[in-house]
Amino acid sequence: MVEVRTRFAPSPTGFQHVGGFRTAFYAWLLAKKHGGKFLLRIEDTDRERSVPGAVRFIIEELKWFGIEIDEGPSREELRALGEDWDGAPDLHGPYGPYVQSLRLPRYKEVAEELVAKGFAYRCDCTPEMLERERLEQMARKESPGYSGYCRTRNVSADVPHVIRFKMPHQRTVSFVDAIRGRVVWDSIPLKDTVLFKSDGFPMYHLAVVVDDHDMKITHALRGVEWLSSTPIHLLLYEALGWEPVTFAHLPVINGTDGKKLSKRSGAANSRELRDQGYLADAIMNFVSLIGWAPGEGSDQEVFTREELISKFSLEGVNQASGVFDPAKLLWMNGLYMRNLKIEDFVPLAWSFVERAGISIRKADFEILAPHIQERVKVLTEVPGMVDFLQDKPLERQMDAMSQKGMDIDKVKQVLTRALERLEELTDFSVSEIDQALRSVAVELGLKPGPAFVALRIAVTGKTVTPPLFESFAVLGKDRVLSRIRETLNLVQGSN
RNA sequence: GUCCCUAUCGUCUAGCCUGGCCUAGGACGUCACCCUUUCACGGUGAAGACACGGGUUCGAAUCCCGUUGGGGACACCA
Repeated sequence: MVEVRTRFAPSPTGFQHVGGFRTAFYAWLLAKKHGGKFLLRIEDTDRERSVPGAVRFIIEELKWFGIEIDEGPSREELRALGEDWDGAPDLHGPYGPYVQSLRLPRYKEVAEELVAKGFAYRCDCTPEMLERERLEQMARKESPGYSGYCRTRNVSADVPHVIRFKMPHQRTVSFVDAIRGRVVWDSIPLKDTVLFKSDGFPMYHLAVVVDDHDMKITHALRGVEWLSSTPIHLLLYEALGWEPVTFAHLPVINGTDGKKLSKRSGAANSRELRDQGYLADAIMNFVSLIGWAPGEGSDQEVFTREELISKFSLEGVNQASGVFDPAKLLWMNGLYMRNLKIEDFVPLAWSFVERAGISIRKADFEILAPHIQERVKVLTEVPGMVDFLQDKPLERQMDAMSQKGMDIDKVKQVLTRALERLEELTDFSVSEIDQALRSVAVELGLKPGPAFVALRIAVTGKTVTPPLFESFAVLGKDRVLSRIRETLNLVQGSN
């Protein structure tokens, strides 16, 4: 059995969105399932489009998702890229470098080999000539592409030139995609595409084939947008006499609008999701489900990491594109949030409280934490649940004070009676508060619900809060009483 | 223009390969009710889909052909 080796090979041209990371998840899942290796390779063959920080972003996000990279760029390679930071990993592997811009000689070597064997040729056509040719073809409604002008011109290696692949004019090419089955191109006219640029960098087509072969990749997972250029890769493998990898072309993930994922679609990238209070495991679980399902009649959709690894398969990957539905992610995040151990939830939630600039005592927060945990779906909702603990003047939702059969008089009665009862308490505990407040409702012939609304607003300012008695207990007798008095004055004044 | 991929509830999907168990199952969302100190959780229920047209067959969501819709590729981008 050959070891399964997969790779995530992003080009550092910007910040990956969750769709990009799904490709990484699947590749990682596949490798882990078979006890193989997952590698990270940086495809930076387009110098113009490389953006600083993109590599760091990718590595840090993979780490956040808990995806360990078995082979990848070393610290030194990262430094050569201008990507070095505290805590940068120092990855290694037997087939490095894992950064394409550091592998230039190898691509050159292969390109020259192709020329020597007659599979490729040098071309010194200028961009202007190419552009004119393309325009003419478009005008004649022909499919655009290089005519092959330099095929027989024996362009010298001394002048600036590119190296083009001499594609067969008529060929039937086919392969078996791990997700889509057999795909056939029947006698299509293929154009002589550039393999090696005049700036000394390879084109993607050359680089992937060479690297996947050199790094002994067994399965290449990539987006469907690559499906159309697979014949080029297949032909390259053939010319080089190499065994092609198994290709798996993944369906795309669209936004709710059906268009490509973007900031607008509410999906954005994992970093933003993290800032919005989403959990890595929830995102990973959710995103994995766009385009994959366990099949075999299984309804399961909440998976531990281990289950994901054992149940994942390329056969279970869908062929049709999917939509990223933020509403379902929100639900799933809430689920993961509630499943968190309280000791894991507290520090996470507390960091969001601090970030929101809410200054309260951590001990108070911890008391309420279990109640908060079960009612928030994202971490960003946490601050709003505890900000009433601050010693700041409350902005009360007075208009919501009297609802469901309550009127201003009832409100006053509730507040007055509650004040009396609460004052009597020597032990300001949850159970005591509970008793006291319930008796108030009973005495006034009110249902607890509407009656407590008034108290809730009086003391916390809002209609939605953690449970009342717990909140009161944490706040302490003094603050609760004074807030009720304050409200009473307000109500009195409005009369 | 040429080629390739694709098509089940609003969304993610099961079922399709190996036709009958499908009056098409689950989940999110929506709505209603229940639980309930608000909210959330939880529970119960409802509405909601095989793109269309032909064929093959006793029988098709499932197989075949076509149409339409959606996506992608055809660069010295990836």
